[in-house]
Amino acid sequence: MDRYEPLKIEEKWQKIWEETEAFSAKEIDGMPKMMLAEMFPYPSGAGLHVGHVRNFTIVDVLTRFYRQQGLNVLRPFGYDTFGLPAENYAIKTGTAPQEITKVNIDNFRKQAKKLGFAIDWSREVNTSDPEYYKWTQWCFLQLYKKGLAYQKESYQWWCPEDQTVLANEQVENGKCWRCGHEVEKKKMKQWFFKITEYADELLDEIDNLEWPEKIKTMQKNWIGRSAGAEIDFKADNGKNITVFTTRPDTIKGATFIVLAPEYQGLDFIVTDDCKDAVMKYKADALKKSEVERQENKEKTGVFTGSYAVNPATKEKIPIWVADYVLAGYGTGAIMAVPAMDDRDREFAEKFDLPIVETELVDRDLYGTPKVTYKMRDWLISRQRYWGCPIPIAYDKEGNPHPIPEDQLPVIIPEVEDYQPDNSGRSALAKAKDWLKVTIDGEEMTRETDTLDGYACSSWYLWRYASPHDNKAAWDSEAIKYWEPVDYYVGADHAVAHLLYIRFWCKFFADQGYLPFREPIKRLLYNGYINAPDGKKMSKSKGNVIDPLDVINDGYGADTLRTYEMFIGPYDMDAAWDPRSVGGVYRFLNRCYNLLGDIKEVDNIIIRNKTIKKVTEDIHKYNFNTAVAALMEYVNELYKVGASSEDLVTLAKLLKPFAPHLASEMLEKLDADDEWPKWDEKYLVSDTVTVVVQINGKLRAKLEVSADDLEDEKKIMDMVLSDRKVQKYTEDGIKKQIFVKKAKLVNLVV
RNA sequence: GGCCGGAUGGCGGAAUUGGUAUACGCGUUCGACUUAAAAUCGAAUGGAGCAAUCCGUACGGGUUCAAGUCCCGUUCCGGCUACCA
Repeated sequence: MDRYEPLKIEEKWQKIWEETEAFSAKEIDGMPKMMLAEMFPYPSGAGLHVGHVRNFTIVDVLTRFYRQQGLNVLRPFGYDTFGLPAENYAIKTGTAPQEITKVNIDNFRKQAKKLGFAIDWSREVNTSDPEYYKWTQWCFLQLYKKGLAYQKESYQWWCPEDQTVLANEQVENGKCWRCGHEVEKKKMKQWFFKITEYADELLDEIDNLEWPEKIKTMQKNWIGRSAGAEIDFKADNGKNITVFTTRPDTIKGATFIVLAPEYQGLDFIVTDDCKDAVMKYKADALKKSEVERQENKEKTGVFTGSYAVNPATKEKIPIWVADYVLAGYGTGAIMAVPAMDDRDREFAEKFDLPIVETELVDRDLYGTPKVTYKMRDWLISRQRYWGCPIPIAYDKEGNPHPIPEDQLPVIIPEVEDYQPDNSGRSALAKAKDWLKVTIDGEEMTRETDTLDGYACSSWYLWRYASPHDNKAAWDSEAIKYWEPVDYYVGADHAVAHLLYIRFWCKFFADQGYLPFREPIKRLLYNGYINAPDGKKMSKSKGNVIDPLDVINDGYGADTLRTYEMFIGPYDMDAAWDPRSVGGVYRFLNRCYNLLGDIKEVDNIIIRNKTIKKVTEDIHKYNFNTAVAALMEYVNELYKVGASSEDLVTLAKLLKPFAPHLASEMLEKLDADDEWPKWDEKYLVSDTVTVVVQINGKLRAKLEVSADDLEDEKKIMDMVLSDRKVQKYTEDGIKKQIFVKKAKLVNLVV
């Protein structure tokens, strides 16, 4: 018998899978389908890391598991290629992003193939391929036609380092998510998607999804729906101030009003006496960076000099301005109820404003019911070169016009210099010829903003259904067969991407393009893999484990895959342990070596037990304990010997984790890979162990026949006549408990 | 500050959902094979104790015949969120 040589075996099977196009999927009428995908990667120059491997292997285990069960399985793959790293690289080196992207994709593909993933390679999708982004632009135009893509002048987060606008979720602690530079507010005309139109549906349908509760909660909080009321307060000068509150029932305790510094109409409220102070406060507030606002929570504010009437108490209450009230939420004005609200109380105490205990009134008495959301519309324009061009052009008056669909794609022009200028325009503005476009005989100028990368990834799962379709973004028949996606696996984008794709799904369903309203049935959110020291892997710390090194060191892809499934619960972070990798390698080695010594033995009980355990564990995504069960099985086979049926079963169960080794074993055993079934009748053994506890502590174990378990009296007789048990029960027994299900007797003495 | 997770041997982690705590792997120790080492195979391995036994799932209480699991309180660690009225 030859020895286990993973690299040799893996090369052999990868070649076979490639040549036979083993994983290409086709729609087959009447055959149950299963579609799985990972969140497609950004192909960085560094290649695959161990986190990708964990993510992709989870998908692969499920893919192969369901294939072996006879389902028609689609497992595609793609690349999320627009983005800043490629553009920054271009700025630095002058290399076109198109070129470096191609190099990186080729590298990623090569590496993914070395891992033996059951991918349908004919369905690769790449967001920066004009054949792809043509349809991203088409999607934009559909949203534009329905008024859900619109322009608005507003203050936006601006990163002075990357020279681009950022979306709310791309600002972390007041800093740019990519370069860490402090962001500032800049007033610009920007494109938005009207995601708020779907706020209610996005929220209400969350509970129907088989997604981790954590993610569902985060999305709910992000949408942030609160039901309350708008209430009008009449000011001295006759002006109305409408406040939003979730507690209209506490209105009798409202002892002052607070306006946001940016409140529209503030000028009309402020008295002449207070004008200077208020204007100075407002100017200071606008200057304050977000970091300062977050770090300093000490309440500040100024009195406007005006009063308004509380409609419930008819009392005159002062109107203040303070930056703890946000202009962008509700009406930018609140009624302060310091007796009920901690922030209002803090403010009242600091500025010596009255705090009045309040009795509650009927919620609808003084206001009109109103629902507000924390979620804002999705800012999608980016002043970057390496993104999908927004298919819009402007006429001489500056009015936007959609590029006609038959002129798509709007291709990214080649430029000499990728550096954006500080006018807030991308390097696209430098492509003078490209800028000119004729629509309906009229000369126009193209939009130079590109789309947020999240727009490109908001529909790629549908492209997988018909990736080469040149008549439509997706084929309606293909998508009806394959989608929605059954399993989507990732470790990031809890809110952004996973909310945007739901939004687009609902929109395109409304336009009749999709036959479902939720794109992802089940979501698995896997944990990160950290360095052996428990810290995040990073190049600068020099603690990065390269998965390709693990393979090439001689362990092979099967060990790497199986180890990453064995490392711990898939949804928890885990630390890499190089020695445990060796343990998994030993296990696979032991599997292979069993082939050399096939015996005439009957292990039907443990075999059935293992089939059941592995099958159920995979259904529950307990991949780590599934591998442990296989290890136990192998340990047992080493003790008692393995029949060829044992080895066939072992190889079939092992295949989702270690497909090359399992394929090799099955070939040598001349067997197919059909997923084995267990029979419950082999799981009930003739004898069972009855545990005897005295006062809840384990004191004895009795072997009894399984039939006796039905006869409580017989069991108790056996227990009570046991010599060891009698030692504890000399002073009599107060209570006897027999638990058949647990095969357990507890005696209270 | 708010919400959500965690805390189990020397280490990573199991535990049928209230019923034999520590499966599986790593590490360690011993043995077999070998001239030797590696590899491989086998055995042992929570702590204390000669023992019978006692103590053990972050800490303090509670419920129960029985608690890692349920309840109350505390500490520490991680994630998200951050003045959202």
